[in-house]
Amino acid sequence: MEPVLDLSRPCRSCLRCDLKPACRPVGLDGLEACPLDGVVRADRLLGRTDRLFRAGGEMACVYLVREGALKTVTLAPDGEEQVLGFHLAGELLGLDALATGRHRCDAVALGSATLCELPFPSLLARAAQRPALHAQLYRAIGRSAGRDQEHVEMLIRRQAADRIAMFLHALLERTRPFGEAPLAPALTLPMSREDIARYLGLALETVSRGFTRLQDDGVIGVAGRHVEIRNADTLRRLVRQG
Amino acid sequence: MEPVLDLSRPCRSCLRCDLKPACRPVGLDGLEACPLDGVVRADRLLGRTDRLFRAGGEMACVYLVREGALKTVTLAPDGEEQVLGFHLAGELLGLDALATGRHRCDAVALGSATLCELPFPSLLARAAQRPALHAQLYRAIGRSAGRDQEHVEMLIRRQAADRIAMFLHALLERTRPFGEAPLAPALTLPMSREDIARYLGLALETVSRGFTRLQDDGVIGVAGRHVEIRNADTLRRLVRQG
DNA sequence: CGGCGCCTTGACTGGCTTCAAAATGCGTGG
DNA sequence: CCACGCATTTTGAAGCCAGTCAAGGCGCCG
Repeated sequence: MEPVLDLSRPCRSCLRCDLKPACRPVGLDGLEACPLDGVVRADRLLGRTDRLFRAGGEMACVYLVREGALKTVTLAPDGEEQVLGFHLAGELLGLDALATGRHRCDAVALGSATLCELPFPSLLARAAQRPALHAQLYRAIGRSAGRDQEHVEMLIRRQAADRIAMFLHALLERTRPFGEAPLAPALTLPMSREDIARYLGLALETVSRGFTRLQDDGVIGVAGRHVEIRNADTLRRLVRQG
Repeated sequence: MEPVLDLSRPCRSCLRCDLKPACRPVGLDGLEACPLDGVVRADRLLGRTDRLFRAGGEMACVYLVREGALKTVTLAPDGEEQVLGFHLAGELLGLDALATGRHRCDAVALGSATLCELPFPSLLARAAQRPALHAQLYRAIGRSAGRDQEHVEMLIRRQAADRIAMFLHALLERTRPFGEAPLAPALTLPMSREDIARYLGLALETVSRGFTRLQDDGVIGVAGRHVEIRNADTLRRLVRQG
């Protein structure tokens, strides 16, 4: 990771970025036409457990993950941490405050992470000049909501094994390099078993057992946080059949 | 319920409507200033089990519930219906298609229902002229996302009793008449036990038992779909303590 | 090399699902 | 208006899945 990021050039995650057509016109020669010039204010650098924003805090910016990953969490009334979502490279972050202007959850870096930072008022002002940007923004919000819906669909499934298979499948889809194979062959999980458990509404031991079970069945290979896909078809079938 | 709705006058649910400031300027003398004049196209009348839109269908409109209630559902791969959300009077509906332009779920009326229908292209065109409308729209989307987040928070709670208490509490908050008592004293559930179960990821028998238990503990009174709040403080405590 | 998270594995318990049947409510047609 | 039939809801009993408690292994960093 570079100590200082060069904002004048698109990075790898820009290829899949939620705001791609609105931001870096990848593939075009110049950057003069970038609708977000002057709006993407500065990069933000986070370390593991650093908080990007906190529940109750005023929403200043919308963020785009460039490198690394974050989780959004709420503190349940009983003190337990609930994981609402994971945010990977290219994904939007910070829209939870859209209704009230104040964040509903904390955003925590799962490791070193860099982000694009878009001051929301500037973004809206720019969108007022360029209607296409509004359309982009709505689409990005829609994708974010779609991920939330997938989360709900996992949680409603009553069998732990189903939830775990769906989680892995969704994560693999999201990390899949743009335009490549139907399913990434391997990935390194940015989050702990406990984070996964609190995301899926399970005990962390259950998640661990679920991974082991998938390995015993020859679907995946697990070594700590490194997961290798051994049988993508079976994984897909597990997700479909429930 | 009137056979034909008078769109020139605000109805009861307009008081809590997700788009209120943008639509009927309730309290003002005239309606000339309504930013949505000409956009709210016509009212839609639905009967029980009628579908407002279906998964895969092209998104034409955004809807606002005037009377009645709807549920949004997906068909799980195993054929089971999953309930993603309930939409009460004044709430927005149809934003699930924001990302792709195609709906991700079905919307089903839980009983007779009437809706305001806002063709999305017209809405965006009008918003381009009136920036404040965009702001309204973002807020409405944010509220919708906030309800989804509450849903996730219920589902992550592992005890069935917690989920049921939270569900009741949230529903009471949402049906509470504008500016009135902290919690509605009673309500008639628009959805069946099975719908609630598929919304909470539980078996319908578990939901029924949960209601009975709350009644035995003196928290609520249950008679079929009619629920009366006997001890609002206890209900709130259940929600907070988990 | 030692300590400390993190992950895995095992045994046991409890809560939820499942299966089953009875009761209640509701709309329809006689 | 009442009787019937169907859908919905309640209640009961039994079995299983997942949570809890506990211990051991692994890898990482100091």
